[in-house]
Amino acid sequence: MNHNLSIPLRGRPKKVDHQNVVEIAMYLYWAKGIQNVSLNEICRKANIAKTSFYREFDSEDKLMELAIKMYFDWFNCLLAELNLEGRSSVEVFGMLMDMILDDRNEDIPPGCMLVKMRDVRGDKLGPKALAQLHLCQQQQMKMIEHFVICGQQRGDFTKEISIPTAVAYIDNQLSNALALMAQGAPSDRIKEFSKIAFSPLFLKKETGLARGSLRSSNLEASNE
Amino acid sequence: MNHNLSIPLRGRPKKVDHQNVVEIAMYLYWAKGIQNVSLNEICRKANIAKTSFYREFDSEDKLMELAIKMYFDWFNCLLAELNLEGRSSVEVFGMLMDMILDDRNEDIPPGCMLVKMRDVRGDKLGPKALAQLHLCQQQQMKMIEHFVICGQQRGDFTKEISIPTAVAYIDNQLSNALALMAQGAPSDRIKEFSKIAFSPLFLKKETGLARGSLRSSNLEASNE
DNA sequence: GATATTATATACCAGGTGGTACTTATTTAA
DNA sequence: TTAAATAAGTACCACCTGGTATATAATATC
Repeated sequence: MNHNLSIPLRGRPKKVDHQNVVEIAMYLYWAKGIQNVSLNEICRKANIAKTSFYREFDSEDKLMELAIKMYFDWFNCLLAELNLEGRSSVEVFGMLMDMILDDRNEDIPPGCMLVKMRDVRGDKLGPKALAQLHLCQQQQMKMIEHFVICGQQRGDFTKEISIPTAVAYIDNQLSNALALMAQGAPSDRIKEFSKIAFSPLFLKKETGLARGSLRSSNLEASNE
Repeated sequence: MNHNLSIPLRGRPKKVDHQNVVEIAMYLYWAKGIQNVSLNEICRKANIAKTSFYREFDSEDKLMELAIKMYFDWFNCLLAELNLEGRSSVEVFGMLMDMILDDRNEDIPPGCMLVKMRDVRGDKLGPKALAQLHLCQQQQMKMIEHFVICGQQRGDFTKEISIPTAVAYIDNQLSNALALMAQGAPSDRIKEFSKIAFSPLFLKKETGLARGSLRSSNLEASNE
């Protein structure tokens, strides 16, 4: 039960459950947005005194860092369960979308904690939270890159778009979908949007090159 | 100079410049996000006492409403100057994108004030601000709908997607672009994204139907 | 029991928020 | 000159924030 592996041999036994506090913080940050949650509120919800908090964690920044990490670990667990390896690009990103939109019981707040943090002004997050956030985002991009490269090698993902652009585009569209979800948009609508947004990326194996071509780009406005 | 048209015949002449205060509020809300601007800060920047503010405006909510309205009026002025009427869909949405990304001097904060407000938690905005925000968003959707319908009639906009879906999709992608911009993404990158995201919507006049077809939808994942 | 050790709880800090009495300054009309 | 009207300025309210000094409660060892 005790988080501290260095068991104190004497002294008053501690009440605060380290992991539990991080978890409570994570859910609050996730549900309300990190900037709308105060440390006082977390302590209230976790039923501990603020002094006890500061004994266990050295700052609010540290708590945010841990909460972000816990969220990201949870997300990666879900991801691993999907068994995306070896599937077609359409399947991979379709299943990703479904996971994001469907696989949620009532305990889980809508949207993505990391996405919600993207628009948070820098001065609200401490250096540790900021660093952890960037680390998670980089890992996420790498994951997407992996599937893009696999798709190109399999031949069901367009090569008309450079890999960095495709990766960033997918990342952005997934973020966008999650932001929509957090705003309360119905998931069928979000899926419709994703179908349209992802359609230029995938190739049908049969035809081979007809679809997903952006050669003669369509959005060619006045000045470019 | 005086905003009040009902000129007070006697009494101390007022110092507060109604329009100026709204303008200052608008810029602050726009630049920092409405939830990161306090009434105290606005009064400080406008160089008026809080009591003077409350004499002129009846609440912070009211000020927000006026600031949102001022922003939206400004935006519509820019829009009108573009002379979009009669142009092709590619031109219309390309020029819209360019306006959003390019036509900004240093005085204008990045991103869109309305878009930034979409992710603001409801309890931070008063009823008046909320109502004004919804009104602006509805008008924006109507504007987009107009161009979609024109495009379909001209034949350069896909009919494979229902009008409400297309309108909502475009609105969402424009919002997305503006959010990216507010995050500091370079505009070339945002334009690349928009090209991809909008490519399924436009038809080339020559071919007539090859492009923009979503008949055999590409994102067909496991369960649907 | 005394003491060292550890954790908790109370009360507080300075600084911020939206909002408001109350006093003071400046004007016109009587 | 006096009175009425209007606005500005000062000081305050209760409540919130992140963070802390200090007293107290609970444990193990001596």
